[in-house]
Amino acid sequence: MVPTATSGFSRSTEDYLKTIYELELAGGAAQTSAIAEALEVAPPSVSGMVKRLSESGLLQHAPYRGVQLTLSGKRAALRIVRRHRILETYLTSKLGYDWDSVHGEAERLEHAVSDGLIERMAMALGNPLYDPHGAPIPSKDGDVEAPETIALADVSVGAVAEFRMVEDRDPELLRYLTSLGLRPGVLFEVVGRQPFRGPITIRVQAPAKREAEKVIGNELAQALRCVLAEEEVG
Amino acid sequence: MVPTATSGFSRSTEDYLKTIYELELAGGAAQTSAIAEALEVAPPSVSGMVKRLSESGLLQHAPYRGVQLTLSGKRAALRIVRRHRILETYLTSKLGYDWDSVHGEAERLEHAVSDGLIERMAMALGNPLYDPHGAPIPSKDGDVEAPETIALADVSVGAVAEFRMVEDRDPELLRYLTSLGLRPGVLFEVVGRQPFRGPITIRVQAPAKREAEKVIGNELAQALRCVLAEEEVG
DNA sequence: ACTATGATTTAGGCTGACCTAAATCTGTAG
DNA sequence: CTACAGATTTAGGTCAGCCTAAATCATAGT
Repeated sequence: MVPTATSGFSRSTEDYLKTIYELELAGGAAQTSAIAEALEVAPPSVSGMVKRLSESGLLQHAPYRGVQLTLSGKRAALRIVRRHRILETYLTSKLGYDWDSVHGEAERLEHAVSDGLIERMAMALGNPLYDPHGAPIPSKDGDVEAPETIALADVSVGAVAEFRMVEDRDPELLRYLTSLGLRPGVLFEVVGRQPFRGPITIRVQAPAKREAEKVIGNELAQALRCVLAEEEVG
Repeated sequence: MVPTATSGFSRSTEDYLKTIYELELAGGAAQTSAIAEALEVAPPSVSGMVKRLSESGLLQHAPYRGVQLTLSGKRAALRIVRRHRILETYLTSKLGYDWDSVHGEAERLEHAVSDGLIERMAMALGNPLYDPHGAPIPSKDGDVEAPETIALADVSVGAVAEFRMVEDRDPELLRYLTSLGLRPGVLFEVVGRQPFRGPITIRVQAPAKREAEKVIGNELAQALRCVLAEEEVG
C-alpha cells in the first residue's frame, strides 16, 4: 500500500542513525555496546546492522573501534531528530500533551509522518527553534545550533542561572522537574551545595510567588543544562 | 525502543484486517485475489497471512471460499478505520490539507498513532461523525452508522439530491470533484441522462453563484453516493 | 611482554512477510 | 459428466532484523 517510513530507509535504520548521531554528540565514535544498549538490542544485532549501514554508505566502521556517520548518514539522522522535536513541540502546544508524555508518541510518529506534514506542523508552530525540553530543532537542511550550557551541578553558589534543557526520555524525571517548577527558561539561584558531590539547594524564581528553596541530588543536577544569567540588579 | 504499531498487531496485520473489513462491506466474504489486489501483494502471500490471522483468531477461513472476520478481527479493523478517518479529518481541518491529499498520510499514521492521540484529535475536532469524504467515523467501541445512500447514477432525472460520500483513494478523482463544486453536503439536481449508461447532467446548487450545468460520466456517477433531498418548494 | 577481561564479531538460527513456480481445487460450459 | 479456466493453496526460497553461543580482538595490569 504505502511504505512504512518516508525516507526510503526502514524504521530500524532510522532508529540506528538517530541513536548513533546522539551517541556521537555525547562523545566521539559510537561504540557497539552503547548502540545496543540505547536500542535495547543485543550487540551482535548491532554488528549486523552496522555492516549493512556501512555498505549503504551511511556510516564508516572501524572494526572493534566504533562507528561514525558519513555526511549522508548524518543528514538522515538530523532529519529524524528534526521530526522528533517538531512532533514533541506540536503535541504539547496544539494537543495539550505534557512534556513528560510526548517522547514515546514522537518516537513512533517520527518514522511515519511525511516531510510535508512536518513542515506544516512547523509552520503552524511558527517554526520554533527549541522543543519543549529545550533541545534545539535542526533546520530543514540540517543546521543545529547547540547552545553552550553547563550542568546545574557546576553552577557556583550564589550565581543566578537559567534552566535551559533536559533529556526527554524519562517521564518521571520530567514530572519531578515540573513539581519543582523547573522548565526551560526558568531562572534560579544556587543557594548552597553540600561537599562530596552532595545535594544542591536552589531558589526558583517563580513570578509572583513565594520562592521556596528546593534541594536537588547531584546526579539529577548533572542532567540539567543551564546558562549563567546576567547578575541581578541589586 | 518503542513498537511500530500500537495495537500489538504488526503494521501488515492491521492492513490486512482493514482491507478485509472493507471488502466484506462491499460484498460478503473477501476473496484471496481481492485482498491481494487491494494490498498489492501476490495471492500466495495472502494465503500465508490468512493462515496466520486465522490461527490468531482474527478471521475464519473457508479454504478456496473466502475469509470472514471474527468479532475480534472486526474490532481491530474498525479501530484502524476510526484512526484513518479521524486522521483525515484532523489533517484537513487543522493543518490545511486538501481532501485529495490526506489518504496516503493517514494510511501511514493510522498504524503509528496511539489511542490517546487519536482521542485528543477527535476531541479537538468536536468528535466528528464523518470524515472529509463523507465516510462515517466508527465510534471508539466500534459502532458505525452506515447511512443509506444511492449512486448518483441512480438518481432520477428531475430529482434533487445531496452528495454525501466518495472513496478517498483517488486524488485525481477528488480534485475533479472539487472542480465540479461537488463535496459532501452539496445539493444538486439531475437535469438529464443519456441512455445506454451514458453521461449524466447535473446542476450544482452553488450558493449565490451561477448554477452551471456539469456533465458526469456514468462510471464516475456510480462512485458518488447520494441521498435524495426533500422536494424543493416551488 | 604476557595474560585476563571485556568488547566485538562471526557462526548459525528464527520469524514475519514477501516472492515465483507448481499443484490442486471449483465451477461452468459443453 | 467431464474437462478446462481461473482461483487458490502448497512448496520452496529470499531478505531484514533479531537472537544465543562461540571465537576473536584490544588493552590494562602485572
